[in-house]
Amino acid sequence: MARKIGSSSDITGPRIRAAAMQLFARHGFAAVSMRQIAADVGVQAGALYLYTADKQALLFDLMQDHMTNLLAAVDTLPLQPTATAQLDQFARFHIGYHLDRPEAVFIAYMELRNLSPDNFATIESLRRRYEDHLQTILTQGADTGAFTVPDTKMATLALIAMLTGVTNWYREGGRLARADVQTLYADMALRAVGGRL
Amino acid sequence: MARKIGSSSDITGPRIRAAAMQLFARHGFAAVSMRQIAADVGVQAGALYLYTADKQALLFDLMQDHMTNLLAAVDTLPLQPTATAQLDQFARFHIGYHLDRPEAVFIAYMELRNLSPDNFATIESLRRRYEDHLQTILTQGADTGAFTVPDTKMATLALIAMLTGVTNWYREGGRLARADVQTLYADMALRAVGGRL
DNA sequence: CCTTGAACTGAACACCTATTCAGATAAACA
DNA sequence: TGTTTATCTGAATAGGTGTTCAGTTCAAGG
Repeated sequence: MARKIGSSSDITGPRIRAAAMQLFARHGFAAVSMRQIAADVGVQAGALYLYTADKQALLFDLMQDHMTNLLAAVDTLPLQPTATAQLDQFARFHIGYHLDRPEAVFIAYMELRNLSPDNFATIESLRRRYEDHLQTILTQGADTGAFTVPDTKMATLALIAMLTGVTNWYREGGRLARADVQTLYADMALRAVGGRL
Repeated sequence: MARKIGSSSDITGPRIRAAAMQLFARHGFAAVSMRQIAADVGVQAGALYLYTADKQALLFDLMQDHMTNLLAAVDTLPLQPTATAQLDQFARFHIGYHLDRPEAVFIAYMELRNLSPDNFATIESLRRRYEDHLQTILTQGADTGAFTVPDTKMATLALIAMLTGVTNWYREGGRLARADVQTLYADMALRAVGGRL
């Protein structure tokens, strides 16, 4: 046997990435073998190497895609008139975006240590660029007196940790609706930096 | 060769746990082999099985020890007169305790998925018991009107995520002193739940 | 001093790992 | 239809995995 009927790189490529994402998120990068990914796609392990240089590149591509998509999405947010409105928008966006992609988020936060040093540096710089969005909002709010933030960098990291934490417990169809969670977290974030509702 | 000179289970046992903790924290449970741990201790892989039933038990023991120590420590905190003072104390305690044990914390939060179902359930229940400490504080604060918390369970998880996030960026000897970080985070936590400084 | 048992080795077991590649097959194009 | 080329297999390479255990050596107690 060799080439499968109906085979095409347009289909197999995305299927490999999807399988890798699911398996990496569920079991962790190190615990997943290329053979498992291949089996999930319905292909032999060797075929994966037509689509990725190695296992490391597979992880890196998933993380880089996630980060660039996240940055592209946050860039489309409309400018709000006040820092308060901007923070509210950012908090709701962050939660919504992350709840829509639990697997990509999980990988992006858990598998950083499995990246090669070069790949790690690339992902880290993308992450810093995302954090800068929030930090800019906090700085503006502090300048206009809307917020009370003794250290904007620290407040940025604190808020992002809080907001990202939603993905650890939120389940669709649970006790709280997504919009409620977004509202409650946005309010907490705003108050945490001394803003008024 | 067989028994090493100066060998004793009082020494080798702790050394194995220490090596496992360090390696698991640095590279992840799945990425670390029993032979690596043994090499770190200066022993052959087979010797590890005099101290642990298997690799899974090694991970579980580390996590269980961490959680029970954490619970024991939080139980020694003195009772404070107000919910505000209690939250302040809890926030400072949580940050201080976690910054003192970065490796144990890292493992406890990252390796949950590598626990067997039974072990996972055990660790999860310990974690819930810890969260209950904070939730009790928030409930009391809400009852006395000191806090404004629409959903105490959610606020609990949000605050813990925020506070634990410190371990991701704080480095001893960095820009900010530990006490400053504790103060700033405690203030943010208090304000996040509508408390007044 | 000698025996007992704790502590450890080194080899083995059965299996899994990432990665490569010659060869085979089906799709795409002429 | 025939030829080219993209796609995939199956086997191989060179190593690593957790775990077990007979045999060996040292430390401790009588």
